Amino acid sequence: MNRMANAENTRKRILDSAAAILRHKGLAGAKLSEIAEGAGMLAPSIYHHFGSKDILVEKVMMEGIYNNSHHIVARVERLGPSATPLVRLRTAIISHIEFLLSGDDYSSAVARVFDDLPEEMRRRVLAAYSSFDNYWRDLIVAAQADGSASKSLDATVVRKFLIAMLDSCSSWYRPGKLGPSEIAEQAASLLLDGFASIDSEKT
Amino acid sequence: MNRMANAENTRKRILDSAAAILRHKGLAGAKLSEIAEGAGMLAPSIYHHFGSKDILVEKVMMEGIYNNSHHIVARVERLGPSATPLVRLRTAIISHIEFLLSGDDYSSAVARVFDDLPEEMRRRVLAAYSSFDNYWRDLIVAAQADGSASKSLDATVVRKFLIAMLDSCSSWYRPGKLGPSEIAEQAASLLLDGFASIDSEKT
DNA sequence: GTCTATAATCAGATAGAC
DNA sequence: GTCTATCTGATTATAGAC
Repeated sequence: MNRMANAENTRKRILDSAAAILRHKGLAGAKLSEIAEGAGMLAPSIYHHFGSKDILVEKVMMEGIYNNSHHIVARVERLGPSATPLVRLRTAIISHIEFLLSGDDYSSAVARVFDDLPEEMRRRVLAAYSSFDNYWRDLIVAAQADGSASKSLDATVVRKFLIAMLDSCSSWYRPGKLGPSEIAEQAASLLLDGFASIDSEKT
Repeated sequence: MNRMANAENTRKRILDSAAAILRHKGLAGAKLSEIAEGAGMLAPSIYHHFGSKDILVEKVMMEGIYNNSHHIVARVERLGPSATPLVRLRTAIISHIEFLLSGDDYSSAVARVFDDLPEEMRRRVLAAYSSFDNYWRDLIVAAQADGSASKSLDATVVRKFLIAMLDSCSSWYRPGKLGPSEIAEQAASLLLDGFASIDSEKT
């Protein structure tokens, strides 16, 4: 069991390193040698743990999707059955951004390199993503059915725009005056209430 | 002048081919040999017109930014001085999407490969983009100052989210039930009015 | 201006010692 | 399980004929 634990540890170090480098440098920019360096070894040693760079990258993608979707679904479902569709959607938006900005390299790596994946891998990753995608779609459709969201907007278009917007923040966010929670709140407010909504009166 | 016109024509063919391939395959996926093929020649011939792949890519980026920004600024300024800040912002949103979905390979290429550009080139491209970025910022700030948009949203955050959302559509849009104009309208409605806005009554 | 070599480089992958 | 050494293949880029 000690041996197995160590083997798993090494695999994890390689995956972590790959996720971090994929996130920051993209697919072509992520050299095996650099991934290995981040894991404290040399490039050929990676092949003892993963059959190829593609296999390693695909594992990172799958973990990123799994972690992200489970985090969000758990947060939304914890609201319980009394939560309105709009509250559920708002919670999902906020969770998604907070998760991305919490520094999870895996989900940021997905957002960064997905478009560059080789055709076949992209299909598989997309398939793994689809249940998560459906979850978003259900949140959106439920809010429309409920009467709390605009039915004149196409649910698919809303989902595409919404996810693109949320995913983008890992590429431009830098810690500063606004923290992850504030960004998340602003995203929810922008998407749900719109930029043209007038603030409630002050003074 | 005939010679010059032909030389310019060839340059243009190479640039067009590069833009189309960069858009669809990303930076690493855009092989010089394929770009050349699209321009009706072989790879080494490109070097008669451009010093390197990087120089060619940078030209595509610069043209993409130039075309896109001039198109949008022209459409907005054509509204005249009587247009409210909110109308100007809405017009910019709609123009941006319509321009992207009109099939302009250059601006789509920018959205696709910007993050993967080598450090120095990205700085230069970003600098060229900055005046356009400022234009968006001004539109956003003007709507807030005018009282027609929420002051509780951070102008920078709104700009980042807004541009990410708009740029995304060239990667997922496929001609179908909804055309470019409808997508553009939905984007403007989603960003300005929000998803949670209730439709005006019908029946 | 475009071509046919071909060089130069670099990254992913393999072989085999330890 | 990790290393050194090496192979392979792909791609940018150059040299020089036409």
